[in-house]
Amino acid sequence: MLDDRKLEVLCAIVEDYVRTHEPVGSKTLVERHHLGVSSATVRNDMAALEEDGLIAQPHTSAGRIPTDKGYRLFVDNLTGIKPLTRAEKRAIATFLQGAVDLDDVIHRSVRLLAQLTQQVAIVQYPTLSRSTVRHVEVVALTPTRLLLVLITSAGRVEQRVVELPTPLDDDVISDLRARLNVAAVGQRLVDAAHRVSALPETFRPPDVAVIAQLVAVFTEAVADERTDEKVAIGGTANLMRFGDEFDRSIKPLLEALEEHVVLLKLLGEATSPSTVTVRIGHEVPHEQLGAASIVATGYGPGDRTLASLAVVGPTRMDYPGSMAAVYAVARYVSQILADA
Amino acid sequence: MLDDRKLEVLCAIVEDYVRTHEPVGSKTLVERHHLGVSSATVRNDMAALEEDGLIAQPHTSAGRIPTDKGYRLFVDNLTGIKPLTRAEKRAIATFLQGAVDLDDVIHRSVRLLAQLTQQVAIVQYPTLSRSTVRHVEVVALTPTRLLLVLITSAGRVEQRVVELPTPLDDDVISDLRARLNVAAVGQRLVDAAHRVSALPETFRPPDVAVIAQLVAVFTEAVADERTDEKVAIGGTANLMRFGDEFDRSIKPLLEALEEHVVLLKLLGEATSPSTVTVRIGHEVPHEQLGAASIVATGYGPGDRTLASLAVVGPTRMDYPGSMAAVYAVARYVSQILADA
DNA sequence: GATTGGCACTCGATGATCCCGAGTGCCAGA
DNA sequence: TCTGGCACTCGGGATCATCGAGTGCCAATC
Repeated sequence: MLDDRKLEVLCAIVEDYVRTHEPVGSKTLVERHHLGVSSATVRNDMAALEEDGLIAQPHTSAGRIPTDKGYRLFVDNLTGIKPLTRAEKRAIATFLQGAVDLDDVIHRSVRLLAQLTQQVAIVQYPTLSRSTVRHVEVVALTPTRLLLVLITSAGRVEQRVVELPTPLDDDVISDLRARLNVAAVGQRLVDAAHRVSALPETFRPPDVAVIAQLVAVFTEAVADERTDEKVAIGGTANLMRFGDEFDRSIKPLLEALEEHVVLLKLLGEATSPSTVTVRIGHEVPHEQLGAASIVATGYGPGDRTLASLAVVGPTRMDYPGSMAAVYAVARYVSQILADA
Repeated sequence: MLDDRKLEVLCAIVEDYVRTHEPVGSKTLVERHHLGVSSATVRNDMAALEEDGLIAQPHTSAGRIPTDKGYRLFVDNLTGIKPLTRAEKRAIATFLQGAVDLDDVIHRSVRLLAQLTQQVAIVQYPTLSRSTVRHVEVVALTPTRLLLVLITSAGRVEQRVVELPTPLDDDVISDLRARLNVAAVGQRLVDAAHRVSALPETFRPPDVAVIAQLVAVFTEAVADERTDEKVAIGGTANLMRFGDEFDRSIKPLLEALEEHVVLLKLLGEATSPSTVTVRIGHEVPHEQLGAASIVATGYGPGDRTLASLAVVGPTRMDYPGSMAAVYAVARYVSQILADA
């Protein structure tokens, strides 16, 4: 059923349509791509491809455009990830080099990815739940007010202000700080929360209640889903390029982009490192993004996956290019995290 | 020259045009607003207003639209800031209530402001240069690798990893930490940097060079403009509502929004708290934002101004509403910062 | 059997034309 | 100073004809 040549025709259609964004007809197709056959043959193939639901025509007597299913086949047929040019690699390296901060790394990555792909980029912060504790700090702001600071291995910093019913002595605080660190440092956050929750009992009676409260804040912060996952978005300006035509599908998309919660679900599933996940059109598990595709992958130091990053765009996007960019940026970010 | 009624006509034109977004003619004007005069009279007034450059007609035989100068006069003639409804106030309060973090406060504020005004919102993080040091922390990641954490009074956290040529003893680090805090806590950041730079000399010779390097990182981080100023943006989805018509002016605007540097200049000037600054069209000091207006104000605990927040939109925006929202959100954020 | 050239047909896009009506300026009269 | 009336303008929408890229199908050919 699916000839080698039919596949070739499909790919040609996808490429042309992605580039020109106009339905592509049999004649222009044989002109641009040197398939060694005539337009009539291509027409026959097109009819077959349409039969299989891989392409469609918006109106009778117009050219064909790929369907979601067509894009899917096209993507599945890509052999590996297209390597970036040397210039692109250098661009990535220099762009990410000066990063000074985890925040800085994330934001630079987002902008870089947006610029490389000319689409909307999303980078998730390293999830707390998959990180380990690097350091815990307790700072007395006032006698009854403590600042609890948690630094993860990936460099994320979480802080909470805790109001105490009664003041704590400075040496109790020092003691607490030391024990918190002993209990938590190096542990995954869930384990740390568990071990920390046993701490209050080891203090003298009058302080137990106060410290229990403080510890509760700690475990709560760790367990909270909303703080667990956090994303940065960039390149929304690139959505403008599809102005008129995507008018109705672009607005909900942008709105969805601001509803970070939605994104996290999308990213949450694409977590394998060194594998790039592509979701096309209706495959995206969100009804409002029907005309959008997502190219995502995981990143993290070594082979562990801490979080995901992705590119979102219209179904008619440059899949090979986006996949290459996503993959490359993920690798660089992973390396930076491994170094830091 | 500028009759009371002419002013009234101008305001009516502005209001109508902002609402309908269509050039408004004399007839429809007298229908909607019950000015006690006929359309012919309004026509005469309109001619005068056009003479003064306050309104213009896009084409002959079309209605009038306000010019930048017209909007300016309209805004200058507003008496005070329109108070928000009780429901809006409650919405603000509940929206910002659960904030747990400075980051959280900023992001919630941006989204809130965007939602209230249906425009693009920008909130600047409390500038480092105007903050004081709350706490300095030094964490040894490895023997030759320190993490320097700086927490400001407003809750901003800056961190830097420092590579050391030679390791430092734990007690030297403790000593350093203590002295850093003594020298810096409570100081404005510039002063802190100054005082901290005198520290290395007080250590024993072998450590002086190492500590000098560490201190250099500290002062550098404080002095760096890029880390000094930081902004969050939200509501870009709202730009879509002006799709076709603002097509050419909307794209550069969105791009400018991602070039944070530009924004900081815009915000940098609107720093008086309790005063709302409005920049209309060409008044905006950036050539690419010719068709945009900015409504900005400062915020900060008490009467000190730590940073700015603003709303950006097309010149034909709801100035009274935006001003009210900006003002209200700034007040709430200020209060939260004062509490924290 | 696959491929090709030819042909009639479809239908969206483009351009020309016309018409309408909201809006204007101006002027004479109240 | 305001108002009613009137002639004039001109952009937007509707209508219609044309054009051409594209299709499906069929008979002829390799």
